[in-house]
Amino acid sequence: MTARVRSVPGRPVRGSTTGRPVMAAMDLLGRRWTLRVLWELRVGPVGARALLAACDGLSSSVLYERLRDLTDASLVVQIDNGEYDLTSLGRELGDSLQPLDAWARRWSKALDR
Amino acid sequence: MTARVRSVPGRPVRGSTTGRPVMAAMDLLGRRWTLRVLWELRVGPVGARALLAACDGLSSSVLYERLRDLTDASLVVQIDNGEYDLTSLGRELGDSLQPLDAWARRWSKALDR
DNA sequence: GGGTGTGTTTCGAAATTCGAAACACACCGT
DNA sequence: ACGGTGTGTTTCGAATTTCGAAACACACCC
Repeated sequence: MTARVRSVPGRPVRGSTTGRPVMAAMDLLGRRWTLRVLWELRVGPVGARALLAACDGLSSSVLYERLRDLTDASLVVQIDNGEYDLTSLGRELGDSLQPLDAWARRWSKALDR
Repeated sequence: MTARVRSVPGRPVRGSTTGRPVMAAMDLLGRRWTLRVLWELRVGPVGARALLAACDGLSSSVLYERLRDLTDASLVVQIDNGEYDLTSLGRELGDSLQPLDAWARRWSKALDR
């Protein structure tokens, strides 16, 4: 087993010894499925099994690793009924990722289909 | 060797059989260092070795894989002198990633350090 | 030629991710 | 009490991705 690396700003992060906040963010979001899980949570609290169903190809082992990552980063919390929900910080991140959707549409159109 | 998976909208993508543009984007950006390389390219054309220097911990093999990914996606081009540059599409993506920087600062502050 | 500066590829080792199975614990109807 | 079903969760070997260092290829210049 390998020690899990916490991605939080302020301390050295994979790929940046400076710990610049945006570097920590990119380290976190650059792990597979992180972006997608965040995206799926924007609609409101979602259960783990529902997340698995929504993300075709995501394995449970990785999902729980990501949920831990995001929880460590204070972006996600598990609520009383067991479902996962964004914190206000996590919701802000989701919002700042919003432009990505519009861009992706332009991208798709530009690639001509 | 394994066939490289192109991440472009319109055709099925890892994690989404629908090929929704934003899913393709998240598949692409969810690969390690993709986000970071894009980020470093925002300042203007950068050479491969400079990218390696800027991204501490990035290995050349992965860098060139990412540059191919981004080139396939029409987000990056290699210019005459060998350096890499964002296409207009890539620049738009960089712009839509802009809010991430501001968010990361708030995140850092909220985590109190 | 011999240096130095590029971009680039190779390949074995290490780390991450997959995938399926199983575990634990509720709840519900009989 | 007993299944059955629905959760969240862990385990672990296999497959894939990433690392890391070395080398290659090709310029340019002294």
